Amino acid sequence: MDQEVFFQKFVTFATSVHEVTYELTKDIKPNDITPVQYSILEYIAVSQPVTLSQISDCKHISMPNTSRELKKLTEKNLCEKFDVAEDRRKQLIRLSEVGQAMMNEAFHRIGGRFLDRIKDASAEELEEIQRALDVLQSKVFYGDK
Amino acid sequence: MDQEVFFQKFVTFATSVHEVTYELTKDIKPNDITPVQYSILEYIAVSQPVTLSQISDCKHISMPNTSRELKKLTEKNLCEKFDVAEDRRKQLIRLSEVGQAMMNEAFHRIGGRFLDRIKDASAEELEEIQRALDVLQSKVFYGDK
DNA sequence: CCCATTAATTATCATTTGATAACTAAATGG
DNA sequence: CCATTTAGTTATCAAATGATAATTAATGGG
Repeated sequence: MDQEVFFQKFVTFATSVHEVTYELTKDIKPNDITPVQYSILEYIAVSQPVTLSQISDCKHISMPNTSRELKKLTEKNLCEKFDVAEDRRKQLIRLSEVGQAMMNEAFHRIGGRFLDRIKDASAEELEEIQRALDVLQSKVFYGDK
Repeated sequence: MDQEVFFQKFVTFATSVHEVTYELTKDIKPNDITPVQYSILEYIAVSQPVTLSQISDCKHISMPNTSRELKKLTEKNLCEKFDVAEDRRKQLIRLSEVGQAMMNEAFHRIGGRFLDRIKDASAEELEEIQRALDVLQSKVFYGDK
């Protein structure tokens, strides 16, 4: 198949993924935190404990801005900072109990929407979907560094 | 397989897709337009001609804000508005020649990065990738309305 | 023909986000 | 030890984005 067509297919696919993740996650975020703050919390939830630098790198937010947003999140008691014994410049960040509960709730609702989305798939189809996820993850959407 | 694990796999996958599209498109946008403006241009490029309402719906930007951004893009000569004979409230929007050239260039560069990303895949693997894209597109990342 | 709806515009305001400079403190490596 | 690098903070500013209200004009259904 033509490279042009292949690329076209990829673009359509990526657009669909973005749209579906938008649908799955819309109206999930509590009103008292901003979109960027919510995305930081999602990242912490999945990768905790993390350092400020990791958040900055992974979310593509500058250190000063990451520091600022994290300070707000800490003031809202959604996450906590812990000193690292080996390197006292660093801080490890975790969700607080409240923050964890909030994100559990959020993921639970998103998970429900996701299951609803695939509810019509048979067991064989689910197998097929999983293999497809593995293929694309390893051959197209891999991270290189 | 467990639903929890399945969902977990989905989350990881969606995250990878977002990260890879970020990598493919970073530093592509010209400096004289904002991120939102660029994303609007991408949408117009792929779907033209489109109405203002379509842009508003698909990009999840309110009508007033869509109108404002589109006005700026028109002033920069990147797109053009045409009246619709059948319904004089509507306007169809297309890229201007300059805008089209800009987006062609952008897509060309992104396409190059994409091809580089899959350059090590064999012909059979490319077939496999394509089938995987089709499977996921139809069974997971479909749009419903 | 009137009323409700749709499409788009303009103006305005608040908030969020991004960018930069200047700083402290700790580690690391010759 | 001293210089450099790393980790994070604070302050400040500008720009981008989001939200709302009020308006115009055209359409479409009873």
